[in-house]
Amino acid sequence: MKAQPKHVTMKDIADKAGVSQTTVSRVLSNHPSVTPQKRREVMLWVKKLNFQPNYAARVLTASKSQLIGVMLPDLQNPYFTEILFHLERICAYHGYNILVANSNGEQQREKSIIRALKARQIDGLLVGVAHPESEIVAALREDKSLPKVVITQEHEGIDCVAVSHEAGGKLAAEYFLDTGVNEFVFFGTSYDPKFLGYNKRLRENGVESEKIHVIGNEDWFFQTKQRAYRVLSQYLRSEKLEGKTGVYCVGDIYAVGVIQAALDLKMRIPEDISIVGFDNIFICDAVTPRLTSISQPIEQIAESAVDILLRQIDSDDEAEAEAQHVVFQPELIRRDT
Amino acid sequence: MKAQPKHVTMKDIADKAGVSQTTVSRVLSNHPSVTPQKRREVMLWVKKLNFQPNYAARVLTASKSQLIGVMLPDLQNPYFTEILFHLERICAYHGYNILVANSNGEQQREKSIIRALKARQIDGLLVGVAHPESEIVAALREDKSLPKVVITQEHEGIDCVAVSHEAGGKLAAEYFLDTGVNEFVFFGTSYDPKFLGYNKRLRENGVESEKIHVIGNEDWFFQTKQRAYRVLSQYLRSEKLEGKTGVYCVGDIYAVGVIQAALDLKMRIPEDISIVGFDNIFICDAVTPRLTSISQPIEQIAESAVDILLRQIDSDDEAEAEAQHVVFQPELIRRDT
DNA sequence: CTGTTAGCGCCTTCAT
DNA sequence: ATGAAGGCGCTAACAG
Repeated sequence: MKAQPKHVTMKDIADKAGVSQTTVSRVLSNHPSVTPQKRREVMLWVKKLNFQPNYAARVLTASKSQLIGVMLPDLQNPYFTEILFHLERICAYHGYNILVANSNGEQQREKSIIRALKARQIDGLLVGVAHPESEIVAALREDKSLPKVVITQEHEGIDCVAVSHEAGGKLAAEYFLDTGVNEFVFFGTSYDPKFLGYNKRLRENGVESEKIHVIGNEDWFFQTKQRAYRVLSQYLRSEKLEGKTGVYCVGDIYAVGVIQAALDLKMRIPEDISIVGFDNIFICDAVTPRLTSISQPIEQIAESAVDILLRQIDSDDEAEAEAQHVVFQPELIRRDT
Repeated sequence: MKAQPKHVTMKDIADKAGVSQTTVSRVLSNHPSVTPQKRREVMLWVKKLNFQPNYAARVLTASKSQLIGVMLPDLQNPYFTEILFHLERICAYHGYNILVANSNGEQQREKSIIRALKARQIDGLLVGVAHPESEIVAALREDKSLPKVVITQEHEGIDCVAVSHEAGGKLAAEYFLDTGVNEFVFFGTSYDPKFLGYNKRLRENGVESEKIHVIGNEDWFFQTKQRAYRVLSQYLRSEKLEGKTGVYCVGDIYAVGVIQAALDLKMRIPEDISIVGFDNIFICDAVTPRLTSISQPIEQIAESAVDILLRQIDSDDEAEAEAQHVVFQPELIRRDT
């Protein structure tokens, strides 16, 4: 049994090719000043020995890792995995690899993940923040040395790209108002901008606050839709709601649970109960009845986020520019609920 | 404007604490022989300067990166993202970060991804192979220096963990046989073990081969379900199938497209057409009618895969042990289709 | 155009 | 128990 195959290094191929290790380095980084002659010789051995540069070493000297950290709050939610899909694709296109971590919405984990990613020398970070008031945002804001972009939510003083949650809320409100809803339920937390816009528009249109209900709390996030199902069916059974009720949800997956709950309660959709989701993920038209939802231009968000991040990475830090906010306008995709 | 904050190094804290850098290293790696006195002093500065070890350097010397590469064929398929969710969770638990890449089912990409990941000094690789006969598998098999586990498919001579696709095919066949299906469609490719088991069991039960149809080709993989929808509606319209037809699909997402196609064609489910998916992902009971599917113990697969991988990593390579195959038995989850 | 010389930040003998 | 020295593989001046 021969010893460990060991990693082939530049020195090895330098020896074989009869040149200095520096020359090898030059060839590999496409430095112009190298004789075509030697260049060929070097490449020959590179192929022959199947040389692969050791990134760890490269990172150490160049202090540039070509690594981007991606921290998401809920890898079980298709919304985030759709984003992840695009982020990976775009980063790969630009020659970056991604380190992905799931914070699971826990602030403690968010912190430790960021520590770890920084230790890995990531060139930049893409973060999907969980809670609107997560203190991780403050920490990131202070950390001038790390290029970063927050996706999916807007936060002061930090670059971010997202859809306007507030505008989304308004769309939901208008939809319900248009379709004769009488009781307005929001499935989420009361401090969520998705609710704020909703509530505002509703109140502007004379809806009394007793008709606006928020059912939800932190627990809901990152729970399967089973939970949404349970919470809602219980709610619908216990409360006495008059007339047509509208349920607007923070995310499509929860809305799916709501649909099932309504169906099981023998309510007619959308005659008795109207449902609006958020994100407009593929599941919307996989379910029956097809879910009406507020769309987010996921691909554009991903593109824009990577774009801004790379710009930050390439700039000479010093900039200290204004935080950049890219906000897309959501759209209501009317389906059958 | 002060200069770059620069990365705090062990040397920095060594200076501050008045000890050698070696001692700092010892403290951080919990080496026993260090005076509690000095240890405390060092830790003090570690906190104070918010020191974070530079992984690149650590990797360079220790040639151990605590990085695991995860290459998946289709990040748009919830099946793979569910696996990813678990893989991330388990790896994180063991102190590993993951580098994820989407091969998109393209062999060319598979190769370049693996090159890149190896250059990053990953300690191990978890691969979801796309095509059963991908040549990447052969390449991996030869590469003794990289610990690796193939998930989701079985391959000779290489560690892997998966559900038995063939057994799954048999379950589908039996289900159709039980429920009076007369025409047996498989939505996938004919060399897929998922089909092989299906076909075998069908033939064993006297089904004539003219009654067994394979519709599909490579194109299907990694296409949205819209494609499945189109292909199937066209097929159902053009072919004249007698009696109840059963459609068994390689994956649940395609099955969802099939359901919609059937519905749009005014076929009754499951009276006229019966549908069976594969993977049993969450979407199965989100759709109406709820999709009957063949389950894969995703979480167990992930656990088992990481487990085996870590074992490989920790072993002294020399082993050269038999390839280890962990094969779970699938189960038919009967729902409404 | 090419080779030599220093490190990058950390870990690991080897002395002390 | 501690420190000094060497090296991991590569890049980046600096000389020729």
